[in-house]
Amino acid sequence: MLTKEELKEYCESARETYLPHVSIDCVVFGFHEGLMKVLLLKIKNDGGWYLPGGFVRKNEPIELSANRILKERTGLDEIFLQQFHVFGDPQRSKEHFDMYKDMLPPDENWFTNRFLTIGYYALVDFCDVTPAPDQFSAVCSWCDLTDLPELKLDHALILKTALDTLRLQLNYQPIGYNLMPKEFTMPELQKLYETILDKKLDRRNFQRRMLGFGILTRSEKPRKGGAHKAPYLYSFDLEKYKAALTEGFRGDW
Amino acid sequence: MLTKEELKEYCESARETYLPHVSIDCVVFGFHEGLMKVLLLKIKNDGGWYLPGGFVRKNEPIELSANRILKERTGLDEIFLQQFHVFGDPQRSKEHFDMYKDMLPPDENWFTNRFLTIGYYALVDFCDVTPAPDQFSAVCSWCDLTDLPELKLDHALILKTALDTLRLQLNYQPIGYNLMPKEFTMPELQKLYETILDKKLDRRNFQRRMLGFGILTRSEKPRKGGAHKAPYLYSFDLEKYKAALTEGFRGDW
DNA sequence: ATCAATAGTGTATTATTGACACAAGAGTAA
DNA sequence: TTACTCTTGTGTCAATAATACACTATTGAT
Repeated sequence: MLTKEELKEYCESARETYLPHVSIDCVVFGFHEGLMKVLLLKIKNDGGWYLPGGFVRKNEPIELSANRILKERTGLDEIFLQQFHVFGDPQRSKEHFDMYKDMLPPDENWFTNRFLTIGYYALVDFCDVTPAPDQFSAVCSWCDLTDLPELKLDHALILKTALDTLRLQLNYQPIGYNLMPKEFTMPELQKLYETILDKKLDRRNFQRRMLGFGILTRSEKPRKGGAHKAPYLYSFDLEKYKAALTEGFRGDW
Repeated sequence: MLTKEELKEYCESARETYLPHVSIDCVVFGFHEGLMKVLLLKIKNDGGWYLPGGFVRKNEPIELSANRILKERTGLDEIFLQQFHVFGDPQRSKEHFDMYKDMLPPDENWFTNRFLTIGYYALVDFCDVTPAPDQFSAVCSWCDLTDLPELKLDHALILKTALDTLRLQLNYQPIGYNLMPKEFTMPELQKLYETILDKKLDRRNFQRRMLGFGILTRSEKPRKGGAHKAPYLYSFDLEKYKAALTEGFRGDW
């Protein structure tokens, strides 16, 4: 929650800079140590958790807005970002509405406006990210998908919708390039799928199917150093991966 | 294209009624005599073709906006409507920009604003629709998907994106309830799929697969009257159809 | 009665999926 | 050094689903 001074200053600059009534919220998925992670912000003072979000500059393509917002939060450029839904319930920001309505008159008060929010989700390599709070946040950090704090506004809905979309996408598109390090083992990739889907998969069938997609390259050398049998390292064949992204796996019918 | 008086009047009421910077465009698919149809509007004077669209009232959920807009154009209520993408290029309305910019000063001129447009697509029973032009249109009519006029703004892109989405959806959801009359024959349904996909399908395999989905009920009586062997009539089992919509056909992985 | 057009139905072949078991490598502890 | 444990790599068989394909039945038109 902002102080009155912060609010006033922010509202003035926001009105000049951004399109009114439109926001962007990002669901940033990462994967680390076998757990699915989501990037969340904790706002100063009010203590609530939110998805990272922001606004669209008056003359900025919305894809760039989403990228800009995420770059500020993660340090990452050229993230895999996918628009998935617009949330347009007039009451969706009611909490903010009530929180700020007495601090500034309505026509100066950015936060008592109605906002449609465009949901984007991103898949990123956990290790590449340096979570950075924005000016209103005390904390920006990864949270386990299985152990989420309560989210403010409709952000729980946005997160759930993103996850559903991701799971659906698993059925007709390759996934993993953006979530895995450059090189990885088949069991590690399988773990990613199992985590997203929240279910166990058969090792052998997973490998057969995944290799069948023809988007993986097996490196000469297996991974060294770990205990147990050394697994092979794989990497995505970026050209074929992108082709698969465009065409999809199941050209059914 | 509007006259100056029309423009002025419209802009004043629009500013009071609607959220600025946000519009909705609808791609309404119908199916008739073996052809895929799309509902288009031809604007008075400028002669350009557009998708039916409109704006979001200041306190209206966007799903209702889309429904309202379509009801005005088609007479239909409770249409199957699906949000599929937001188009947010700042230059996407440049044609309108240029067309109207000299007629009113920018701060009064609704149409020189930037608009993000939310794309919805609808599937409707061709026969239920009574195309009705809006106040700016000379014509509202069905056009063959295979023989479209040139569309203004980015409406060709919006249409193509809708079609791609529809084709993708065919792979994991039932389709047809909203496009077919209550009762239909298997060859008619097949024709719908062939038209959407723009490819021939095998009669026997189509039927087996479609029946396998378990969402069709075969009526006792075959269709009478036509030449040739009388085909059976089918209808969708609405309950199972809706369940399939929610769960999807391929719970893969 | 024959023909032309369309609808209904089944089967054999092939490809894909799912279930399952054993062998190989690498560290660990005796 | 050897046996043990853990994990990875790989193959096969059975069930299921997808494909290709051909004949019979019904109806109106001649």
